[in-house]
Amino acid sequence: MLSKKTKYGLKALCYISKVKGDMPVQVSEIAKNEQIPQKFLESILLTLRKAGFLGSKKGKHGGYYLRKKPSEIVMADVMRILEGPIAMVPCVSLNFYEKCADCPDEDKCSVNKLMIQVRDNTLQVLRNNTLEDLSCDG
Amino acid sequence: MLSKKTKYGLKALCYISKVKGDMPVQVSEIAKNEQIPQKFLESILLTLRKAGFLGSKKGKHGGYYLRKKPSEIVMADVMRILEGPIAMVPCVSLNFYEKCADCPDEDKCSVNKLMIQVRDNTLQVLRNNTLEDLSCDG
DNA sequence: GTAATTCCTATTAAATCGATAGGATTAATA
DNA sequence: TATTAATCCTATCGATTTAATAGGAATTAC
Repeated sequence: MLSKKTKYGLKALCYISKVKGDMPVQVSEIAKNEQIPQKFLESILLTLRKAGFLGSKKGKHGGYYLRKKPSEIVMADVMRILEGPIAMVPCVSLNFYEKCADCPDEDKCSVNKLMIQVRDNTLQVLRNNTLEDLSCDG
Repeated sequence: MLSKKTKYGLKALCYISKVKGDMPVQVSEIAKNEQIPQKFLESILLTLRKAGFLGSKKGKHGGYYLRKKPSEIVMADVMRILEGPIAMVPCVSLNFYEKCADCPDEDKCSVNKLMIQVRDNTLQVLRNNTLEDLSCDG
């Protein structure tokens, strides 16, 4: 299941991408329009800023803005930051690999083989979709 | 993340499928060989039995056996029983559909569109893989 | 009738998730 | 310079889910 954190994060990125003008977008505005708890959204945007997707301006008339072009914001990267590993088991994760404690030999593990296929297919989608592709303006 | 329940369940199905002979396979044997807590495994196999994948025999020399040929046990079906919805959001789930409370119009939802693609690609893998394909004997 | 097994329900412990609280820091502007 | 408005940061809380355990009832082989 996609966490609300990720869902909210994606919606917020969309929202910011479709706002016209040079002014940064305020958390309160996004929260209101997308029906997201404001404090929760604050922490999510902070995460996205630290990951380099967003820039911010503090103080009055502050807010958030995209740091890259929408076409350069790849869904796989966003998902990894917000949701964590894309793979369903750590032993097939490219970026968060961990050996399974209960599995003596990965090459002989049936679950491993299946989950590699799932991972590859999911990755293909998430790598081919950028923020631009999400058609945020309906 | 794949739950341990699902992981254990898949491993158990594999184990049962590779056992030779007519005797049903006992939970204790699977638990020991696959390093799964026995009581936990009991409940998982019970679930798989109720879903029609396994049959059981009670009492002494009892145990579990496959109710279908491995080639007929489709991963998508097993996953739905053990893990729940395959889709990452309820609003794109084929078997567990639910409308999002916070989303006025699904057709205009950017997350929805992305997750439909992910679902379709994941489903393709899980529908094309049966227990037979898992090559359970390493 | 005894031992061995599945079956069933309830409970617990730990982890995760979603959200909230409270203020520190920074910047615009009157 | 004081005020206001925004991000930034850390901590915590409550609810839910997950993983595992407990204890025994029902059933069957011998």
